[in-house]
Amino acid sequence: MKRDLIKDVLAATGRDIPVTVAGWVRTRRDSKGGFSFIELNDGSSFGNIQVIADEKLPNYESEIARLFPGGSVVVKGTLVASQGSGQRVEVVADEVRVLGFCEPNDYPLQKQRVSFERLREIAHLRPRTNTFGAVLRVRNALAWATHRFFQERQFYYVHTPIITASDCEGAGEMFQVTTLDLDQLPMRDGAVDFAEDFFGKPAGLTVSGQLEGETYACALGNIYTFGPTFRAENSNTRRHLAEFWMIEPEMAFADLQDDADLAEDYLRYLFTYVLENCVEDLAFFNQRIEKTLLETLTRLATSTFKRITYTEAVDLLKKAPVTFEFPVGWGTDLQSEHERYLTEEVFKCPVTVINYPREIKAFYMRLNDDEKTVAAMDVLLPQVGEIIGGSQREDRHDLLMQRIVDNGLNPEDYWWYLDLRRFGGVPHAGFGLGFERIVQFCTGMHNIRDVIPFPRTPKNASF
RNA sequence: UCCGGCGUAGCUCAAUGGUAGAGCGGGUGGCUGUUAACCACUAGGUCGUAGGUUCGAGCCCUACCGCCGGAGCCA
Repeated sequence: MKRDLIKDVLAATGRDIPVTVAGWVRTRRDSKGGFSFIELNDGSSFGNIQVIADEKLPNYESEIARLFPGGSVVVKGTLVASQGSGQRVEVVADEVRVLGFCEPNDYPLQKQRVSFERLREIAHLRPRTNTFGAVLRVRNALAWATHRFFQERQFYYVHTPIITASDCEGAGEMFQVTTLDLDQLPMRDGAVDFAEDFFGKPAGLTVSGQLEGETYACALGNIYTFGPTFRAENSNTRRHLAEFWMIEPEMAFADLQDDADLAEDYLRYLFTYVLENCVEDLAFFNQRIEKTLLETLTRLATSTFKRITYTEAVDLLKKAPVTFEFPVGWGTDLQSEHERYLTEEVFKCPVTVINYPREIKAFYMRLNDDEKTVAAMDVLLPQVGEIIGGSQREDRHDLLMQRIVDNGLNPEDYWWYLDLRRFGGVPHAGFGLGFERIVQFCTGMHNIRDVIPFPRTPKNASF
């Protein structure tokens, strides 16, 4: 069907021109002047087009008067300057063809406030609301901006595997993937015989593409992944999903400072991009969801993020004139309340914390010269918390081997990962960014379940 | 998984242990270039589930289910 996007119609400068728009009715108001106002939305923009449907239209009584929120129509008409005050233009209909009626008694989205909790139960209809339409458009813009950012900098997009049978990812609980009959498991010596399974050994859904990403960075220079990630943690918070999307760049010939620079450049790029390309949607979020959103994004788009070492962070927290629920001490991980204090109270901006104690970080992070800390970094955002976790990777074969052993891991499981250090190893670094968390931050949406179309969380995989 | 809160009309929420209510949405009528429209009338309920206490439970107790917030784990 040839149609005009409502976004383009609303922005059109011409008048008295023929247009065809198609979409879903948001609301209908009747005038006793002998016509109805129909507000139509097709998802192309936040705003609706107002359609004037005269009672002289042949299907006015039989169909147009029966249009309620949710009904779908195609309207052929003329774009004119609006006589009313709420909108610049409107469409005077020559024809309103109803594609699908929508019974108001059954349709859950009426002209009323519906809670986000309720909308999660009707996730197939919630994209028709103002909020979720805006979320999707911002999410789309952030995805597009991500590819643009890395492509402009000559990073290659690498597709790392979703299913992985390597036992060595180590980040969080894995979902198991199997074709075995769970009611009749093949047993051998008292244990499940995975030789019978599809891959001949236990397999799971990826919890990170990093290790595979490193192999491509150590051949092609700079790469990034952008794909689904799965964590079978029983996490019930507003910042966790069991299935989420993660962006993981990896740079060869790079150290931790390069890594932190990239992370900050990337975040600023995203903020700038949505500010320039999602004006209407962000204005809505700023008005209805988070009053400081535009001010915050605008400030951060050009700001330098605070960068401090873990040791400095601990000193700051020890001197803090507030009492924390959890004690602060060098050698323990920073608690949420500590991170929030740093970003929201001390610096009031994103904070990159670097050089954590080796004991609390992953085995693959590069040991610093002090031999007490590793070249790790976390980027913390106000409200959202940890959005990026990254590091310079341990590129010295013997030290990596030692770290693997010290962590109680089996070096044989990491033979190919160790090979990268045997054959022309180079310093390299990268990070992982939780895509939904950046969507949360850029929309001000409070719950991560409302920034992904169909959230998967413990006890919930509907739709 | 732990701590706290919540579950009542299609939706958002009220209701000292004593006859279940309002607003929005729907229907009918009125009014209007309207725009969260407005005014009047009207229909609409197994109070999350299962037990228990009580003369009597939406309200008190127990268990379970689900949702929300915080924590942990992390992105």
